[in-house]
Amino acid sequence: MSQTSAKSARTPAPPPAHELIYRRLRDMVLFGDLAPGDAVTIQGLSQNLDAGVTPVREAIRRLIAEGALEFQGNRRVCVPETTPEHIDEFVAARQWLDTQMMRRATRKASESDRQALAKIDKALDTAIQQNDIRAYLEHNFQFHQMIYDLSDTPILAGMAEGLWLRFGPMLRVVCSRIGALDLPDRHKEILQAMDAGDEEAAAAAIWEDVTQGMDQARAALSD
Amino acid sequence: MSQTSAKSARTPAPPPAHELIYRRLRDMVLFGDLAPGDAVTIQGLSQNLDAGVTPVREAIRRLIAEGALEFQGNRRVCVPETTPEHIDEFVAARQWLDTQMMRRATRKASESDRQALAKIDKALDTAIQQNDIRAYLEHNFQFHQMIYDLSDTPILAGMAEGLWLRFGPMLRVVCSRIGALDLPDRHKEILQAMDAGDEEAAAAAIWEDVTQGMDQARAALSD
DNA sequence: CAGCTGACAATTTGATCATATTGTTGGGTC
DNA sequence: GACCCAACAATATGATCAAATTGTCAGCTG
Repeated sequence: MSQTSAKSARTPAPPPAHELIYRRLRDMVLFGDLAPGDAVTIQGLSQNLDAGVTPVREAIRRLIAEGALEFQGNRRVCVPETTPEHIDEFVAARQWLDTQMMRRATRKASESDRQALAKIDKALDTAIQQNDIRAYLEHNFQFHQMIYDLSDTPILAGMAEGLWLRFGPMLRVVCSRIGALDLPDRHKEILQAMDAGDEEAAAAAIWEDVTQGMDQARAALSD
Repeated sequence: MSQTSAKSARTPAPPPAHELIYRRLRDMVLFGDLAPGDAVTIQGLSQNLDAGVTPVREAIRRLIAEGALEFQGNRRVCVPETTPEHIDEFVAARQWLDTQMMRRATRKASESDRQALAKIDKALDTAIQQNDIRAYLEHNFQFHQMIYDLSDTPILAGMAEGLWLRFGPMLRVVCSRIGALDLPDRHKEILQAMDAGDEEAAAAAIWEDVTQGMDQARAALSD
């Protein structure tokens, strides 16, 4: 009764519009709805997403700051193209970041954490069986992101997520062109190592996972 | 004569206002004009910097995205406080990033590159002698940033610069409270190793430099 | 037929304004 | 004297608009 606004009684924090737009655009980049080289305009997206110009502008700015989009000098914004040199940097950075966080996650994960992770992996397998690339990419990202969260190292996690944002479009290209979904599943090894509390085995497994994925990207890039 | 605009004949790319504001705010964060915990408001900065509201808003958004500022839930934005756990992440990340890039920079630097680097280091020494903290911080940043540039790994460089942005305010606190400027100068070792083309020596030197600086921060943090 | 020039269209940019939400302060009551 | 409530002030948000800039295309000239 003391609630002043009659709109909705319990809305603790209505997410701002620019935040929502940002997340939608972010997902579009992450899961390959936007291909490398695609041009994006504020007005175009504004109409396409049925949103105001202001939130779209801010979301684009933020994505540019994070490297998910590229400011093409003259006033053109597009999804960046990935070069082989970039891939080398991705590989090196993710090999380090992911193994680092994997060790900590193995140390810190509780029983229910591991179950939740296994559940994501299950959904991932389902997506593979159904050949649903979009779902595969989403669950794969969730899997790794959960490891980042479990490691409880927000700064490293932020760096890693920035990397995902940068090679998201590339991943879609990889998956579209190659079958790429029928490889030895490192995720199972990761789960086993975590259950056993074996940090080094988990780190080795995720190292393989990262390297494997990146090799695919490299192969797809060189046609 | 064919120039349509009479304003200025040869302005290839007039930098947008939000870019300028961003850089000013960035420097303020990077060089300690804003202390950890300081609150920032759009209107306040708008008046303080004598700029429109729109560019300031976008610049703040960008800095939040990069982790240089923090969105405090209720609509308050402030300079993030650094915790000991954060420092641990900084140390680990920079030890890896800086050594990685240092090796490549050593391999790629030309004679004139090394001279330019030495020149920055000279200016840094001057700042130390004059006890000019601001100049010290600026030149120190320039020194490391040039190494990043020389390494020609833009993605890793971006990650490292993001880290600098996050612990910039902390650095100022460190320098203010401790003398901190009279330590064995690793920069000289770095320059020597680069001249000798010794990647590993350069990497070891910068590892020490990073570790040393971070130890200072840790010490300052625990009072 | 090719190259250049001029005008038009599309887009970004930055300011201004209406609105909503939140923190705060002053007054009243128990 | 302490606590609660209401009004106010400050701030962020998002839409709208004017201005400037740039890419593009048609038409003209050599």
